[in-house]
Amino acid sequence: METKSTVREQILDHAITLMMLRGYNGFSYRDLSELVGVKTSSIHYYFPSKDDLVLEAVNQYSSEVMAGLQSIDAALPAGEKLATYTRLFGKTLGDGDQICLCGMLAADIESLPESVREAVQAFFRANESWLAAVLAQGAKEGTLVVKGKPESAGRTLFAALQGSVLASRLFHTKSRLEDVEAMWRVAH
Amino acid sequence: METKSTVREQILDHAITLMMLRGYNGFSYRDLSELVGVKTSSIHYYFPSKDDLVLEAVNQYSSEVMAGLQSIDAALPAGEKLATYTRLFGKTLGDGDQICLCGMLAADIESLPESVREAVQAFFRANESWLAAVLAQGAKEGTLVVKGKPESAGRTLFAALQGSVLASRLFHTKSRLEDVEAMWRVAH
DNA sequence: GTCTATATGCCGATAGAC
DNA sequence: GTCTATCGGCATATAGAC
Repeated sequence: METKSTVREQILDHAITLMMLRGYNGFSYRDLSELVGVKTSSIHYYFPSKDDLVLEAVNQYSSEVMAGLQSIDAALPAGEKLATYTRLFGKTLGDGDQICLCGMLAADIESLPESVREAVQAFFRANESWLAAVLAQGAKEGTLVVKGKPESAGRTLFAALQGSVLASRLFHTKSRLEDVEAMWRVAH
Repeated sequence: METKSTVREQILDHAITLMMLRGYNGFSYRDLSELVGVKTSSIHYYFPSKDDLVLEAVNQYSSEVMAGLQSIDAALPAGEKLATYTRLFGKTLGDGDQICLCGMLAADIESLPESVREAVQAFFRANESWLAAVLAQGAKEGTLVVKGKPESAGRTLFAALQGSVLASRLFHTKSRLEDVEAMWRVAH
């Protein structure tokens, strides 16, 4: 029983990919039209305005990432959780030319409506607090370094990861994510 | 003796400000035209193509930042150097709606020519190695925390600062930069 | 140097046939 | 649902007068 994706799903998936590549102002309904194989007017049928499309893209992307986080075994040591998270984060790079959708939209935020800002903020908060919990666990285990409150540390770690994918793409390298992870690890 | 800026300088300054707000694909010659008070064709006289304009904008921005770095007294303790750097970085936020030009262009990099990528890379490298030197000094003094090589630590710190201005703007707050700085500081 | 005028093309969006 | 056709607007860029 093959489950082929609907036109609507294809539009959303390609919109996410294109925005991770070029950002909100760097893709068009025409781009999507050519990728999906329908006319631009058909895209307007599913997503009346570009803002509607972006908002749904963020929501789908967030759901996928949240599902990825929940799939990480809660019984794991903190160090392995962080390693898994870093690896997942590195996968957003794709062929090396993409960054996190919400990191990209944070850069484009001044061109976007308030509804999108709130959705992107929610994504940031969810990741930051997930990382804060992992850091708190690691501090208790003595495996991760946490200076100050775990909440501050979680925000800093997430920022470092966002900045690192940006730099990884800029320099066509992959190694910068691991540098970040190592920084929060207790020296052997 | 007042030194009024030339049209060319005004164009470049407004281009930098606009890009720090909305990015490469989010501003136009028309925007500049209205801000400076000349027609778009006059802007093309100074900067034949938009890519020319962006490249010169990056170069001017880099020069300004480099001058800011050189103005930091080399005799200062590492902790104070880092504090000054963080404060300078926070000033890029402007009225709270701007991010670092080169962080923004790193997000837009897949829409830009190779010449701009190289200029943005040079900016990243200069900042990363400046921070690496400060961290090395701080490690010697016992005032800053450095795990692993100073080069890796410098890259991670710079990434964290880039990610933090992004988040600061997203959440309309200013406090995230100091969280980052505190993370590299040796606990009292 | 700055202007008017224009070229050419893409943009998001809508109306209405099928 | 998908199409054709089209709208009004804005994009970068250029030609040529002054």
